Amino acid sequence: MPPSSPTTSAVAPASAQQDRVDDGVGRFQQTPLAQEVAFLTARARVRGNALANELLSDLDLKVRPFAVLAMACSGTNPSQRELGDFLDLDPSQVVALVDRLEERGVLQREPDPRDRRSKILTATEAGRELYAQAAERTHEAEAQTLQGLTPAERDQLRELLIKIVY
Amino acid sequence: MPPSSPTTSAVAPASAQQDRVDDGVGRFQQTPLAQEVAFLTARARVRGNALANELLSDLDLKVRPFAVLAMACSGTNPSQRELGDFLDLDPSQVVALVDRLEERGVLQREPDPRDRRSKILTATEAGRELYAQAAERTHEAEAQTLQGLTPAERDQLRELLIKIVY
DNA sequence: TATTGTTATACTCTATAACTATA
DNA sequence: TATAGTTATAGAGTATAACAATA
Repeated sequence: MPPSSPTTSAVAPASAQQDRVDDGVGRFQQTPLAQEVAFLTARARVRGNALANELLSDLDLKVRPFAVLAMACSGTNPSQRELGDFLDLDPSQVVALVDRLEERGVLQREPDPRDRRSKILTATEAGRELYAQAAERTHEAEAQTLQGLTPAERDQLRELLIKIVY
Repeated sequence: MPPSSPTTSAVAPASAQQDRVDDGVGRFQQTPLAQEVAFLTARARVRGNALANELLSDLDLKVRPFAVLAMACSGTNPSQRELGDFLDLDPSQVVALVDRLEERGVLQREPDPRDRRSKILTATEAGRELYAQAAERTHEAEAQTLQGLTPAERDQLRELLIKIVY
């Protein structure tokens, strides 16, 4: 099956095609390291991150600010601390990320009436529009990353990852 | 099934137990972001990396130098460039990592007789001993990371990751 | 002319500690 | 006394460009 016709695709720059992954170092694939799940997830994450950043670049977004925006758009009204816990981000990193997104007008800090120390993150209308566009890109990135798997295998992978990660 | 008794365990410091992962932000698990494979692999990688680094710390190793050492011990005689390609490392990062490991006496740079520009990495006897100890730790880390999965599921996960990563 | 390894450099990401305002 | 957010700062990790030796 030729990997040339993306299915769920909305946007697909030519440069982002990763038809088959092979660095010419295939002789290393049988080493013990190359069989470790930790190594494989690290590699998947590097590849996936790079592709997603590339597809998000025309929106002036990267994966991390996208994740913050996504949480602000989720309807769960996270505080900055909750968001940091969930995304494995330092409180100071959260501040920097939220600063930039707030300046850009895509999200807001709102005081939590029940605890005035904490600030609730919510998206603006512009933020929801940006998120909609960005989510298209990340879904495209995921489709490309998982193109070697059947739909059933994709669900399997997702379920297995959810089990080890939560 | 209680997740309290590690099975394949060799070494298990009390501080490294991660019996159940829950940040108290479980209400975010139903958001779209939390279902993305890219997000899940990123999270798995952060968690796995932290645990592996912790278990390797008494050997004065971290995940990245461990990976370099593992390749030097693999019998595949990689050049620095090949190693960088395979491990997603910049040539300059490879230099820094190899420098430290060579000073430590666990690996060597040897000139490639067929191309005197490139340098082949091989482990010393001390390097192989260090690797043996370190591999115990990383296997323990993997066992803890995957403790929520059955053996069959672990193999499934590995096979799925291999498909998307190579 | 291109490539391997090296060096120097800058940039980004991440981690730490101290401060403020609230609790 | 403890916690949420902020600030400043430093450290680690990553990326870039230029160079020497070799192909």
